[in-house]
Amino acid sequence: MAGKAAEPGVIWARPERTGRGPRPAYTRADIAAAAVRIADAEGLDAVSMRRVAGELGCGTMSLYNYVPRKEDLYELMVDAVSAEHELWGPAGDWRADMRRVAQQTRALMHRHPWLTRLMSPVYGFSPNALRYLEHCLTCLDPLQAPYGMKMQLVGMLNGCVTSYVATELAGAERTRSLPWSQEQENAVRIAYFGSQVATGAYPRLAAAFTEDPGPIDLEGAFELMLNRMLDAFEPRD
Amino acid sequence: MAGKAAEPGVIWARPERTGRGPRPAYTRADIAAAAVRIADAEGLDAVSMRRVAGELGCGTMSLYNYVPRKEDLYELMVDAVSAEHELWGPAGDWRADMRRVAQQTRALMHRHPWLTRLMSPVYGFSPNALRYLEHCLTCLDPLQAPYGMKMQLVGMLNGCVTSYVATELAGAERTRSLPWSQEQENAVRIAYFGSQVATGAYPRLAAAFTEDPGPIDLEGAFELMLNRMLDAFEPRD
DNA sequence: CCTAGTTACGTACACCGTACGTAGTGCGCT
DNA sequence: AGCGCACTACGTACGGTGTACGTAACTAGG
Repeated sequence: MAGKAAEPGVIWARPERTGRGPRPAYTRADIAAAAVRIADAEGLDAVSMRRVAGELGCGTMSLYNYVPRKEDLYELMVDAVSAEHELWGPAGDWRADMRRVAQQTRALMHRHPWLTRLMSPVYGFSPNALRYLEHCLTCLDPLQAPYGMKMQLVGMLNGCVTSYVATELAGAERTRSLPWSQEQENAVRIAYFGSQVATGAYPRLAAAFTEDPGPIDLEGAFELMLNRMLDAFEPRD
Repeated sequence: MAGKAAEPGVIWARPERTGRGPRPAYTRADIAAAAVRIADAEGLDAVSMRRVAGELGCGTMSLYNYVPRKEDLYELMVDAVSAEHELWGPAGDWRADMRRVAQQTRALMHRHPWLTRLMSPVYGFSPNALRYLEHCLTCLDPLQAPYGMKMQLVGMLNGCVTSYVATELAGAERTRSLPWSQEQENAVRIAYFGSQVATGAYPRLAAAFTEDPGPIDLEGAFELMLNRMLDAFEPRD
């Protein structure tokens, strides 16, 4: 008799170890690390229960003792990499601090390209997510504003960074499971785009396409977007 | 002999009908509509090749004559609902026009809650996406700025709207495939959140949680965020 | 007319998440 | 001390997925 009926529950609310029974062979950290290792090396789609169990060296179904649903495995992964966030003692310049936070988030997502796909608002309650949130609010202490607005700032910042990095990575993570290269895919897409623009139906798009882009500077563009966004929260008189 | 080797290709670049052979029984629009119908009614996870084929009334593998990979089916779906974007003749107030664009995007995503999950930068080249982009650029004609910046504005706007709506919908789409209700799930998560905050480790989070939120006005909050964002692109002197 | 390229679709394969049953293990309670 | 229960471990099995491939019917171009 084992069949525990499926029930709603956050994985963080279950204790990792209860008194009874043999001691678990793996910790949650072990499992998360294994899953992250696979996702980093072979892409998110390579992360399956069987694969993770294999990486750990245990039977597939044993994993379910630790992780009730695959969804929870994802949650573990997001929390695990969230621990990479550096939490410093803010110096008093909230704009500079938030810029640094955003830069780190971006770097994190570059290190773990699958993160943008898993970034869901529902995962916002994991231990490391809470720590991260508290840190952001600490950075925002000098900003004279209600917490509601600060939360909005953090949410908007995260949203924008996520979507920005998702655009940056675009096919990179996507084409990992495909049999052809990202360059090939891009070439085909751009060719189609060019053919459409050439019809003359999209004059402004055409102009945008042929406009001299100036020196391409991804870092600079990101910094610029950040500044714009933070400007929006500067208290007005 | 049928096995066409997998090759990179945008679905929009393939002609819908070539001269030879029997005339196809369905149009791309038919297929997209069927998939959208299923996703709207039963959630994105219910959209499988078999299910769509069933909805159309044809064999599963026949679908692959129209749609080389499932990924392309997704692309069809996004393009199909993108057609719902109303494209009006801009009156000359770019801020007002962009606000309207954003409002419509939000409404669209509420009508099709699966959209936030499929919103990928790679789908930005579909016919209706191009039309939409051109429309945005037209709205931005009065804004004195290089196209590069305008593209950035549109991208940032879309990113923010997407992440905002994703937060709004949070569990709604997610819990469709789960055996318990969203309320149950939320209750459990909030309970855990409360227990963590009660430890005292997150003083600012605690304060934010207990702060009087004032009258809750989702529409207003969205409008506010929009204005903040547009402010950021107002030309400075 | 012929034939090459297309549509249609059944079968089959590898893989997925996971329900369930069974066996072994060690803590907590009586 | 020892019973019993909660836990770990894991094999098997089921219903689902995307899709490769083979075959038969069909139709427009040469």
